[in-house]
Amino acid sequence: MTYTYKYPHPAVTTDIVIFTVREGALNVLLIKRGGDPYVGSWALPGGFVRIDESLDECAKRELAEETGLSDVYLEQLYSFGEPQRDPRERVISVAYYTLTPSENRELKAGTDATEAEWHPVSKLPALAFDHSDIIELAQKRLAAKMEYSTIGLQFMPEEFTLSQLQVVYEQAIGRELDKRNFRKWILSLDLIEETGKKFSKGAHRPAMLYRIIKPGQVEIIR
Amino acid sequence: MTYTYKYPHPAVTTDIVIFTVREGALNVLLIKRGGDPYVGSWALPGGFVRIDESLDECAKRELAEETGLSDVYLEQLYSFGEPQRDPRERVISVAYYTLTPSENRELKAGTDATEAEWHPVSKLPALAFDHSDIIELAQKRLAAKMEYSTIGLQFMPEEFTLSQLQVVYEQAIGRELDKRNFRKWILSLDLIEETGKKFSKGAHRPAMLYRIIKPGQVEIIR
DNA sequence: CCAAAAGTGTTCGTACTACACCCATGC
DNA sequence: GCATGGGTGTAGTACGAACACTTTTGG
Repeated sequence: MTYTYKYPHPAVTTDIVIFTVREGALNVLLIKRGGDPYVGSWALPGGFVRIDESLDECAKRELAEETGLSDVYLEQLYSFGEPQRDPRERVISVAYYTLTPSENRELKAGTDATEAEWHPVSKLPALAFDHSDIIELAQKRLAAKMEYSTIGLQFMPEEFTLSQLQVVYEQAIGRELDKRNFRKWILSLDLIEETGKKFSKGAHRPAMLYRIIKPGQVEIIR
Repeated sequence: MTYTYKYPHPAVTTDIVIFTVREGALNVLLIKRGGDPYVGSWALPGGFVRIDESLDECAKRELAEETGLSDVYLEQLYSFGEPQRDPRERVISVAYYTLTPSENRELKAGTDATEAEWHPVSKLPALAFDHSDIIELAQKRLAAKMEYSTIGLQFMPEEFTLSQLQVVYEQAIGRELDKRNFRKWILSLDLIEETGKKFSKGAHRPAMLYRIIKPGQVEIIR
């Protein structure tokens, strides 16, 4: 079965930058390519848009297929369309990005991926295609959005401490924050509340656990 | 000559939202469609991406072909890919937006356009495809960007008065501004300077003319 | 009792807001 | 001289930035 057109058509893919904060650093999920081109290179998860699915649906589907993630915050980032960005044929990629909590996320290799692994954005391996550019832009967008929206909460698990949340903010915006100012600010937004529980870890005062009041929402603040 | 692929490929277009402020209102440039589908409807300028040009190049080329505009600020907005958004075939559109000075812009109808006209965004006609959605999103993006970048200067001709600039800001962000505060703010940015000339119009004190110090640049402020 | 992270208030500066009157011109 | 838009300053407020010590726990 083949498909014929009067004019040349590009192929269209979605690629997804999946961020998490783990071991105190911002990480992205990469898969080791199992097929040509760039066999064995690290690349972003993603794949071709089916003829009857929307771009958002494609990104969601690829995300689920290649990593098992679903029901996450997903946002379109930018479209990349340099003519030679894929050696096979003209491929235009609509990039998305998403955030996920760091805790024990199960990584599974899908059909196109031989391996999936978290990589700190500070030391990425050589990447296939223009995926370095995509990650760089995603990181900028993330940093900007952390400053004026509640997107940062998407990184958090059900219950978390303010210190953990602060680390997430610091990693995502790439700058240290004052503890007292951060706590005053985040609490003044009325987006999180105490669970009443405490979290003990190590030889020091246990931390209060918080939860997100309206999970799944990303609001513009400021 | 035909082009055959193993899997179905979507067509890819760019569509361009061209903003200006004229007669004290934010306008977009629309063309009357000369071909199927939606013959006779108003639509955004744009067209198919050639197989060997980048998305940016395509947007620039279509802009020049259909309106004669070149050397303008042009920024990618979003990609629209609902499967049924074009009745002909699956078409994914990468939308761009741009700003142009209001003054006596020559409008020319190109190959695909029978007519090109400015329309106030406050009363748009029914539009082809999902172009209303595209304009709505562009307007939101523009308003947001006016607040934290110098994009607004892209609307201005070589020389302009502060009152004209204020009207542009008010129209683009959709809200009235205090004259004294606006002038203090815009002058504190050191982006514009007096030309020394004055502009007389009507029975009142003539206004000082200003020019942009570094034309063509869009900076992040705040 | 020591080490380690949790938790907590105040001061200062800056940047935005609100607001009303005189100026220069054409007719 | 009057109508019209151009041009100017000050006071109050709110928000972000800087900054150090006490508390609670485990070992």
